[in-house]
Amino acid sequence: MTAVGSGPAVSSAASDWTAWERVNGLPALSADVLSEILDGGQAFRWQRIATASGSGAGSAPGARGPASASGPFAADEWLGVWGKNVVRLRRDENERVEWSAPTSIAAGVRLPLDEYFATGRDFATLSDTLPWRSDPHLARCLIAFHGLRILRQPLGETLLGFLCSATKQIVQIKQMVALLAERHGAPIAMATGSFVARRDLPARTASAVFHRLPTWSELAEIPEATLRQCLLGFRARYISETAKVLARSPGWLEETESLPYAAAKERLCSLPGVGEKVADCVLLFGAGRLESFPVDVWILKTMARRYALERWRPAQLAQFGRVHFGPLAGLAQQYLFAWERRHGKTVTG
DNA sequence: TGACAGGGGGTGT
DNA sequence: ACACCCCCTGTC
Repeated sequence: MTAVGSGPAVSSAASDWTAWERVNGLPALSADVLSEILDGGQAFRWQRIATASGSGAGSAPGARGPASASGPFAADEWLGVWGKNVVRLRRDENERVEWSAPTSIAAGVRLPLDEYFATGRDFATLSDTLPWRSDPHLARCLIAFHGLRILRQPLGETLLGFLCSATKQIVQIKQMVALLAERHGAPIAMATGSFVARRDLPARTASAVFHRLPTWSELAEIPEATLRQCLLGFRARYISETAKVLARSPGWLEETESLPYAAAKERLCSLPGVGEKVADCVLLFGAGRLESFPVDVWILKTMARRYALERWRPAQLAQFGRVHFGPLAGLAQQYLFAWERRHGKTVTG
């Protein structure tokens, strides 16, 4: 197994990474909103990375030794992996998003990047169709998180991520997913980088191997007990059994993705470990179905507190959400969710 | 600095 | 309603 940060630094050349280039189709984004998009519970493979001081494009690596060991986090520099793609992101002086990728894979990243960020979708216009004119709370959410958007991730790995999510917070889900990739996913690319492996560890400049997540066929071959060692707990059984179902049904996910929302959701719910909440998250973040309205405990709290819907059951709230927020209920949900993450902790319920 | 509860973005029975 | 798992976080 190839361990991140181990072994000699094969190359410390800045040319490991392509020059920074703007992501066309993304609007100006505050650091907060970019953070909410990347690390707000839609995806689980983005991490803040530290930058070496004072260097330009493609420059994070280069400093030898411990120079960056205690370096500060760059407020909005991120490292992310999805599918076979590895990308760094940052914001320019105009708050526009720029990307850089390992040179070995950069040519293949451009199109997936557009799809992942759904750059063809104008979320400002979509957000404006939400019923904010008659909903003061939603209105202030739209202002506070202007630019928020829904990602379009690969369906299979979205499913895997949300099978890990039961009664877990984002940090813990990210840890499980990172272990699954590191231990069971094929290597994608190698590059030097200044990054943090974990929040509580200092940033290190090192040669790193990036791994994709294991495919469902690959997961089906891994004993449940081995999966469990990725800190999955009781979720290991869900993943193992779902993998067996998917491995013996080629095209199952693709067919599901092509179905109308209700039918797709019903199919997903037939998988072990997938209930309504997980199915809705998978369809929202992994299939672009903006009508999906996942009801979790945060939304339960939000609806109780901001909409005076105390003691409503999840199914009732799902119905309310579809009626009140309309065909983009999932987008509204993401705004509400972002608001509650920012303000909910300090307010007693 | 280290140990110790308590609780966690859900599903299945 | 409660078990399933066990890591993270806050607190002493």
